[in-house]
Amino acid sequence: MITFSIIGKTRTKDKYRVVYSDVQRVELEREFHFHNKYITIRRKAELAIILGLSERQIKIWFQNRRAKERKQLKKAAEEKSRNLNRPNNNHEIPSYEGMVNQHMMQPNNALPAEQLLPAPANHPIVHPSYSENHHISDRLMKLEMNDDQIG
DNA sequence: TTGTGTTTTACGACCTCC
DNA sequence: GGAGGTCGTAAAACACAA
Repeated sequence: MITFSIIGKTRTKDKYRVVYSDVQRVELEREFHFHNKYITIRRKAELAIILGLSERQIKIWFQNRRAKERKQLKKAAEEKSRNLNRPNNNHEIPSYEGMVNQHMMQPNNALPAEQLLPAPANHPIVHPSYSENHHISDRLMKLEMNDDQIG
């Protein structure tokens, strides 16, 4: 295996960083928005199994996701203060990303139905079509099917 | 096609909490 | 002392204008 080092770090060249699949990303986003921005040890272990990632990857994803949110909030606050200083600008225009996020978070909008994992049953805005109880094995089966489709 | 800016994984340093 | 937090950053992946 080819390796290289950068200032004391050694990583494998063929895996400097992996790109997570849409299913993995959507499920992580769902967890972040619907449950908690701070994942529990138990849920981290579950997600790791469900998504085929390591617990470390889940942990780091949540760290990065919180960092992203802080960055977005900071940017939004800066823009808002800029707008306040501008005369005759009282209308808030929703950002494109905000609209996309809103769309994505609608239970049936994120991905085609066959790629979707079930939303948590206790989620307050869960769509009726998600009310069935799915088992982890079902999720794993769907993920495996998806992997087969990908490659 | 390519140059450039942005986003996404992954890590190290450092800090806090139990 | 270990686990997990933020912060800053590297580098791959991606988006997109020119």
